[in-house]
Amino acid sequence: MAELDSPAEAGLVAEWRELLARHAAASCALDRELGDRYGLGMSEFEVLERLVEGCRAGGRLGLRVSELAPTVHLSQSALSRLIARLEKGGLVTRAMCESDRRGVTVALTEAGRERYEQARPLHREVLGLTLGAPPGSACSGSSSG
Amino acid sequence: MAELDSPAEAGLVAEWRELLARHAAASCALDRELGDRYGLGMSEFEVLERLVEGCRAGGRLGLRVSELAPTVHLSQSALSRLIARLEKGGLVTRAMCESDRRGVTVALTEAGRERYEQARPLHREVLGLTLGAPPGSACSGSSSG
DNA sequence: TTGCATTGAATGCATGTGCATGTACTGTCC
DNA sequence: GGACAGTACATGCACATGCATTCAATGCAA
Repeated sequence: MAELDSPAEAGLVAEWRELLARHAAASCALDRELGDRYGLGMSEFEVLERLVEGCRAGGRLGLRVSELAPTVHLSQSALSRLIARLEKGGLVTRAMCESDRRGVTVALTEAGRERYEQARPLHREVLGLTLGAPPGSACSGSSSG
Repeated sequence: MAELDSPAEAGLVAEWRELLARHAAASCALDRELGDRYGLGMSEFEVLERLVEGCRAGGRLGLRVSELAPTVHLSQSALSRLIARLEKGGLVTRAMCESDRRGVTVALTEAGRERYEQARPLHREVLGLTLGAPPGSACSGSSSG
């Protein structure tokens, strides 16, 4: 009955718990703040951001779903539905990819770009508060508004 | 139209993305491995672990739900249902708290303690692999079995 | 004691997620 | 050309989660 962790394991567990705490604090705050003020979830903001970056970097109008998938930590189905939500909200458009008609090209709309630009300062602010702050104030508790 | 982040913001974003990647890799691997082999989710394992630690530290038989809540990053309702699942699986018992009959005391059963002890090495192993490994292999991709 | 605000936990409901599968398309081999 | 495996994305389904609410019990005040 091995009841105790080795020092290495204990350090690993400590690291993991801090990671969990930071993730919970930040993601929960982001979801709440971005959701309240801009109607965006954390992952939705991430997708908008990857679209902005991808288009800026490549000078392209849109990205393939399969290009977005590795950058956001979602299953393929969750990403598909997330994009559907964004499209329903008028923030992105989906179009059949010309070169491979199985694929879908996702492009920001003007409204999507604006929403992203509006939300970005708050996103950065929340990150600054939650990543800088000591862990402990997780999701269940109320954080600063 | 502030299109670019300051260096401080860029660092914050980079830190956040790495945290997201590590969290996704580890939590997804834990869910899969613990789920496949022991029928436990990541949070369920965490709750069992807090029960083991809490009982060992305080020499007590069980913990209050309200004591567990701050340690796992779940809402009160999610924790309530998680405990219900554990109880249904025979891993914990719920009993009315004597001193405050609003409260519920959650105690490990023998089966719960055994399941935890069985699962712990795998938990530590997965942490070692995912926290040590370079980020990039997130949930959607398949990790080592 | 009664009355009332507060707390601890459970539940109704809406939603986001992953797995498995379905559908459409591509590329290859014959 | 036709058959078939593989890829890209969407969808059915089950389930875990959070918010709001509900129910029970406590503490306090009159």
